[in-house]
Amino acid sequence: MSGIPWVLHVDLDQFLAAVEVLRRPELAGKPVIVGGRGDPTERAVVSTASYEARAFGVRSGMPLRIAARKVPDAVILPVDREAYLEASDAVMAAVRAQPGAVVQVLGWDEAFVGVESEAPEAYARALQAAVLERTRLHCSVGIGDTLVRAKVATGFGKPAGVYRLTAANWLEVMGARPTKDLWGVGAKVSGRLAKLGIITVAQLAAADPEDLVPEFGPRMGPWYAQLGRGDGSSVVDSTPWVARGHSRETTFQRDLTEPAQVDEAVRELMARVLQDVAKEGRPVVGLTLKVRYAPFTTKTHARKIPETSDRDEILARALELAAEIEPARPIRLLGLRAEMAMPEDAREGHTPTRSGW
DNA sequence: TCTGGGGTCCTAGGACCC
DNA sequence: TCTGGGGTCCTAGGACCC
Repeated sequence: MSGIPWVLHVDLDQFLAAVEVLRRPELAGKPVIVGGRGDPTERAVVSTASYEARAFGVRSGMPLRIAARKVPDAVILPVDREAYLEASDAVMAAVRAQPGAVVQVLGWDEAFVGVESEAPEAYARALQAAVLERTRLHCSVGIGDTLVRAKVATGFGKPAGVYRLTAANWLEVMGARPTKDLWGVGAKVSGRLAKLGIITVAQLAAADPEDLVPEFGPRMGPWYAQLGRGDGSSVVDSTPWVARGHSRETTFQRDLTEPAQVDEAVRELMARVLQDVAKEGRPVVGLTLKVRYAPFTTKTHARKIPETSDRDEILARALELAAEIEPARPIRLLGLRAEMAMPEDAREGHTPTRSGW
């Protein structure tokens, strides 16, 4: 392969809903919502809605109950992780099979692809065709000269399209848009930027990085300024991902009020977390217990622990944390996270998600 | 019957050490 | 009796992404 280095960002269209439609073709063209256990009377949220459902205002993260109210005749399906993982593996295999492709998987339904090409649009179209042929799934592709520009470009390509965003057209396309449209700027940060008089991407791009330090700190301040310009890394890293930790959490359909219920829930969560940890084969070095009290205040209890793989030892530490829970307050959610020791060769030189941007 | 579940990384502030 | 200044580690809390 020869040519100019490009970053492509591949993103499956309405992934979960599309996988469901594939195995139930009669759902094609209908408003399909995937979330929770598929029961809109339960506490759960929308994972993915088909375009037909989105037309009614349904969005990811919306309570399932609200979504069902917006689209009374929607088909609501439970999340089936195994099925999506299988589909994802097939998609990524098709992507990796593209000539000269360096692939960095970001999630079930998206990946960066580094490639040298004289004709990136043609390459992107060929990639889409290969994914479609192999999986019957449609994807959109963003083309960029940095990771950030490629990622943002994908949004303009949806559905099933290709879009290119480089230093040459970044400000023209993104300049007038609100900062929240950037990857990594959410409601909170865009609000804090607005307090500094920065509303648009163009204004953020023009900001002096040092001026953002007092508000956002020495790393994030300059980082946001760079984000506004679309600048940053263009290195796609195919190094296999090394998980920092594993966590499990559950939202209780009815709030817990008895200490014995909490104790039982912690044991159950810990068992599930330790299954994942055991697969990694690395010892645990820290624990975090997250407690959401009804209705919505969250408290976390974190503890560094002496490195160990002993299940009883880890469980005992988790129960110590659980003892810090305030009694007499109804509990809606419990989460347990185990942080694992990093393998020696991954401690340095590995590109983590954020600094890799 | 408003608010999932799995991740990552950053920052502030206190404790502690020299 | 008064109390610097730099550095590191740890905990708690936030923010964001898919």
